[in-house]
This record gives sequence, structure tokens and C-alpha cells, in this order.
Amino acid sequence: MTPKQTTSPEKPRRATLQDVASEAGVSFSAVSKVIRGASGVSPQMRERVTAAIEKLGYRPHAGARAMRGKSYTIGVMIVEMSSPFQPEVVQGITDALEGTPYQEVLIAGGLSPARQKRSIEALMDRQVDGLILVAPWMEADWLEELGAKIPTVVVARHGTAANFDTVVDDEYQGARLMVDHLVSLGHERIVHTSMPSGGLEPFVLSHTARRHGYEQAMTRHGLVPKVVETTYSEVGGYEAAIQAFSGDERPTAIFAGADIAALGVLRAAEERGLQVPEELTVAGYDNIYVSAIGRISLTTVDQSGQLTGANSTRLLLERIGGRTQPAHYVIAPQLVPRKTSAAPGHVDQATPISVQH
Amino acid sequence: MTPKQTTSPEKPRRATLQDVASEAGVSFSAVSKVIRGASGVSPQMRERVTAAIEKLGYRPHAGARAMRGKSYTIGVMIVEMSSPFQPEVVQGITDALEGTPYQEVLIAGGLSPARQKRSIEALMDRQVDGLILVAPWMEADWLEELGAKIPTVVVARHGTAANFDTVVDDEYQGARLMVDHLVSLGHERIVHTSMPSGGLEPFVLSHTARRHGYEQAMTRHGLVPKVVETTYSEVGGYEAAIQAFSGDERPTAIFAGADIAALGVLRAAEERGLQVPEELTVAGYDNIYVSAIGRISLTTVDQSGQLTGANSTRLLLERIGGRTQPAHYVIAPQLVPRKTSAAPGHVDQATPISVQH
DNA sequence: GTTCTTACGGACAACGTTGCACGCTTTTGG
DNA sequence: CCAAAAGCGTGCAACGTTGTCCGTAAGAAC
Repeated sequence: MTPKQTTSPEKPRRATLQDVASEAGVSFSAVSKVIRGASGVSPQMRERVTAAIEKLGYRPHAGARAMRGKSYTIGVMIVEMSSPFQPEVVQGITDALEGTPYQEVLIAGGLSPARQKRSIEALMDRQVDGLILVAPWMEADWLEELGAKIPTVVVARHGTAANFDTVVDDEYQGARLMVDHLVSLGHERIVHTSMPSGGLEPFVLSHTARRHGYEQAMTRHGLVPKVVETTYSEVGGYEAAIQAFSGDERPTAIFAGADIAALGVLRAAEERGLQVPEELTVAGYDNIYVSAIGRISLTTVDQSGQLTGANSTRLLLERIGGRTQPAHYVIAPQLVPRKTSAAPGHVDQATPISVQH
Repeated sequence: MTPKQTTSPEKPRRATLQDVASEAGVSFSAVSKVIRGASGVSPQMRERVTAAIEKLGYRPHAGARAMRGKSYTIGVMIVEMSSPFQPEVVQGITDALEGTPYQEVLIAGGLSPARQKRSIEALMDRQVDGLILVAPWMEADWLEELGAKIPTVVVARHGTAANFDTVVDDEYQGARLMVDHLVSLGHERIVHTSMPSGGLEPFVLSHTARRHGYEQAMTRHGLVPKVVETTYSEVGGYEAAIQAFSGDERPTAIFAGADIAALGVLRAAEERGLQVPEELTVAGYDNIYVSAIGRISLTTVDQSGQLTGANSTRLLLERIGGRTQPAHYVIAPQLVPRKTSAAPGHVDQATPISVQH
């Protein structure tokens, strides 16, 4: 009953096709046929082989399979796991792969294009059958070359590609939804916080799309867009808010490009003694986990990571199946109004007084 | 300059040892020697081969290597990525593996022992050379059997094992640190929120260790421990707080077993109109990302995920190197006092009045 | 000048699969 | 009743490595 000790190093060898074949009294080719579901197998043999597989606990050797072409492994690169969107995407992938012979394997790409490239190469060294890259940072050309080598789906980059598929949330639309929401509440001075573009044209990362969507929507409403560039982080949001407050006319609403930055905006507002939402409306984008909890209750935009993952997987399997025409899938975002947004209230009277230059 | 189109399906084959050998004008065995750093290689040959490898961009085929014994891949199972501890552990692993020939690969184990087992098996099918399991939920026996088959390190489970190593934060100690902190501030009625044990003895998961540490420390201070069992979630924390408030004597401090639950406690306090920390001290455990941000600023206990990852990797590499004696590494936690904890202030006067039965 | 050692490079047999080519039965069709 | 076809099982050659074994040539020792 006590666990086996390692002291006697008689590790039981993993069962192979040959072992199963001996057990069932057939050739190993026959076993292979059964496993592959190939034709030319009698029901009796199938049964005996299946029993032997069961008995020995046989599992195919992925390395050996990889040598013959397919590893039945999907490589997923995520940049960083801390954001809640990425785990959701992964969950979507896992669910979509359930019931297929494929298994996904993740790799943390890290925060630089060079590292991300190395991670992708590590995945390719391991003979994955396809790649799903979540918000990769490297140049489009590199991805095009990659896509020519291996079935690839890129998540969260706007734009079209020749050699790989993309799945992306319509972030222009998401930003528009938010602006419409704020305008319908009565806001006019709405500041957007963004981050430096990063020069990945012709591809467009999330923040650029959100910013453009914001600008278009503002213009459409006849309002003047005003963007503050810091970073998508709590500190970045804080700094952006400080900058926004320092202008001539204090904004009545701050639409942060990311929830995490919105949290910094909230802190800045608190320090200034500005009541949210009475004196300042704050909104974000991403619907991260904390945005939902009572103490924050942040108005934001949700993009379904689950859907993103599921569709990425679908496209990838199609590509593995032989499709070569690139596909681009766009997912509709959803506005999530919560307690940090309201009609601009007391702010109209208070504005000139509390501004400090 | 435009990216190659996939329309002409002339995917360039990946370079093999043989290709490199032809390029360098030597035998493929010689190339293998160079790559493995084996002896019996002249400097000139090494140079020519290295040049050829460079030129062709040769990279070893992990599948083929796996067939000969080593895949140079470390499998890491994480239960869920949403918690911030796990990404940190992964970061620690990545850093520790930098410069070694090994590469880690992650798999999301999911929220049930059955799924987690399947994930681990999927990793083994892929011939990983070793496993790091972060907070796995399955029975100890299963892990013992696993450890007999493959070098394994288990993270975040207290207790000793025969066939694998463990790396764990000293959560008894962490809970004691927190209780000492609260007591030193003057608190006496300190409630702890926990979750049902789950029956994984003789192994002990985090919440049980924290609870025991809390109980011991309270007793040592001559105080009466009081535990509320809900779940480690925002809602769970909220419910636990409501229960804690409903007693005869309202606690002056609530020490949640997890930061995420502490957030729920904060919400409950807010709803009750209790000022934190003036009327109620709130503390957590984990030091998750949001705990640090200004608007929350939660007093908590930090366990270094980075250190955990680094040490897990070290132990695993030792085991892969041949060690069979089990090792168990304990990491010291650190108290992180922030703004949600303070001496019990107005509460002493206010207690009898605001309690509702 | 012969023999022994050493250093180097190459040949080769696995490793566990896949999938084709091949034969042996059994059935079917005339 | 014989030939052809279909059904079924086996044999075998890859796939890209590692690591052992072996042969050769150059240098050292006598």
C-alpha cells in the first residue's frame, strides 16, 4: 500500500506498438492500423487489439509520430498570463480541441519580440502541427514567413495577411460603443488614454485600434478627441489622469484604453477627491477580472476570450486540414456598463474651482 | 519584398543533420558529434560544421531526439492562469532554464483532478524529460506513481513524498506573520476565512496550512480562533464577511485566506458602511496584482513565485541529473503591510450600536 | 624503422511510429 | 468449378537523431 520506492530503479518501460502486438498476437502493423482507424481490419482483430491496448495502457509516442509527420500538438504562444484575456482564450482553445486528437501546449513568449520569436522557434523544434499566437509583437514580415512554413493563426492583431489567419475583436467598434455610451450619458469632454504605437504597421495592435475607434466616434459626435499617451498599466493610467486633469478644461469622463489603466485613473481621482461617477466618469476596456468586483465595478468593454479561442482553433484546424486561403475573423465586442459611469453631475459647477495649474 | 505566397506549395524542408553534413562535406555522425559537444572533433571540422549549421539555420528535431531518450523539454502543469502566483512561478522557471538546453512547455490542467491527470499524461506522451506541477489536486498515491516514472517536482503542496520533490511556501508561517501583525496592532477578535479542506491528506493544500497557522498563532496569543468556511473567491469573501458580521461580537479584523476573498470582504464592509481600516482591518494572502494598486492597497502576505519557480527548476534538473533521494524545499513568506490594516480605532465605541442581529 | 598510442572521422544500429506494397484467404461472379 | 475481386494481415522502409564501434592516419616511443 505504501508508494513504490525509487530505490530499485526498475522503471517499467512504456508500452509500444510492438508490446501491444505481442499481447494481442498480431503484427505491430495491424495494431497501427487499428489505432489509425485504417481500413483492412476485421472486427475480431480490432477487439483483441483494443483489449491489449487497454490492458497495457498503451499510449502513442508523440516523438515517433512527429518523425512521421504529425505530432498532434498545437503550439500556443501567449505573451503574458497575467492578463485575464489570455487564459480565457486558452480555455476556448482547450474546449475546442476536446474530442479532437490534438492537444495544445502553451509557451510564455515574454515581453520582447526577440524572446517571442525564440519561443515560437522552440515550439517549431517540437514539431507542433500548428500555431496560435496571441497578440505577438514581432514584425508582419516575420509572421508571413512563419505562416508559409506552418499553419498559423494570429490573435489580436488587426489587418489582413497572406499566409496566416487572424482572429480579432472589433476594437474600433468597441471603442465606438464606449464613446456612444458616454455621449448618451451627456459627456462631451472625454479623454482617451493610450500608449505609443510601436510601429508594427501594417498590423495594428489593440491600443491603436481602440484609439482610432475613439477618435472616429468623437468626431462623428462633433466632439474633439483628446488622447493622452502613457502605458497600459496602473501607473500609466494614474499618470494619464494627472495629465488629463492638468488641462484648461477638466474632462468629465476618462476612457482608458485598458481596464488596468482605468484602475490608475480611479486612484488619481480618489487622490484628487473626485467622486466617481458623480464628478468623474471612468471607463476601461478588457473587462478584466477585478473590474467586475464590487469595490471597483468598472464600466468597460468585454471581448470574449472564449469565442476568440474557439474560433482560432477552428481556423487552425481548417488550415491544418489543407486550406491555404487566408481567413480573417472578427468578433463583436460588448459594452459592460457598471458603476463608474454616470451622467456628468456636480462637475459643471465645480470645474473652475478645483482645477490646479 | 512582398511576402511569399502560399499558393506555390514549395515549403522548404527543414534542414537535417544530413543536410548540414553535405554542406560541410563531412559525415552526419560528425555533425552530431559537434552538436553534442562529443570528443573526437578537430577544431577545423568544428568550425566548418558550425558554419554550415549557421548557414542552413539547422535546428535539432526534438521528436527525433525524444526517440533516443531526451527531448530537452520540461512539462509544466498549471491549474489556472488567472491567479498571479502561477505566472510568476512560470517566469521563475523560464529564467532558471535560460542558458540550459531545456525548454519549458506549459499546459493548463483545468479545475478537476481528472482533467489534470489527462493533461499530465498528454505531457508524458510528448516525452518531456521532467515535470513541474503547480498545485495539482489529485491524490498523493497517483503522484507517487508518477514520480516513479518521471522526474517530478510538485509545487504548493505541503508534506513529504518518496518519489518526487516539493517546493512550497511556508504558509503556516505566513499565517502566523499576519496574526502577529494584527495582534501587534491591537486586534483581538480576528476572523479567518477559509474553504473546505477537500480531503487530500496526507498532503495539505494552501488553505489548510494557512488555517492551521492562523489557529496556532491565535492560540499562542491566548486568543480564540474563529474560522468561516466559504470559498476563495470574491463572492466567497463577501459571504464570509456577512457571516462574520452576524456574530455577537463583530470582529475588528478579518484575515481572509486569499486576497481574492479579501476583496469580497472589502465590498461587504463598504456596503455596511464600515470604514477600512478605521472600523475594520482587512488582510489577505497571496499578494495578487490588484492588492498592490492604490485603490485597494491590501495588507497581505507575499510568497515569491519567482523563487518558487527557480527552486523547482533547480530541483528538477538535479533529479533529471540522477538524484533519487526526495528533496523538499520551503520558502519563507513575507508580510506586506498596506493600508487596509491599522489599530482598531473607533470600533471600540461603535461596536454595540451598529451590530444588527 | 617498427610498434604502440592517440586523435579523429565515418558507419551503423537502434528508437516507435506511419503507410505502402505485398501475399494469403475468402467470397463473388460467370 | 474456375477466375477475379475483395478483405485482411504482415513486412518493411523511411523519419532524424544518439552513441557505440571500428578503421585509418599521424605522432610518440623504442
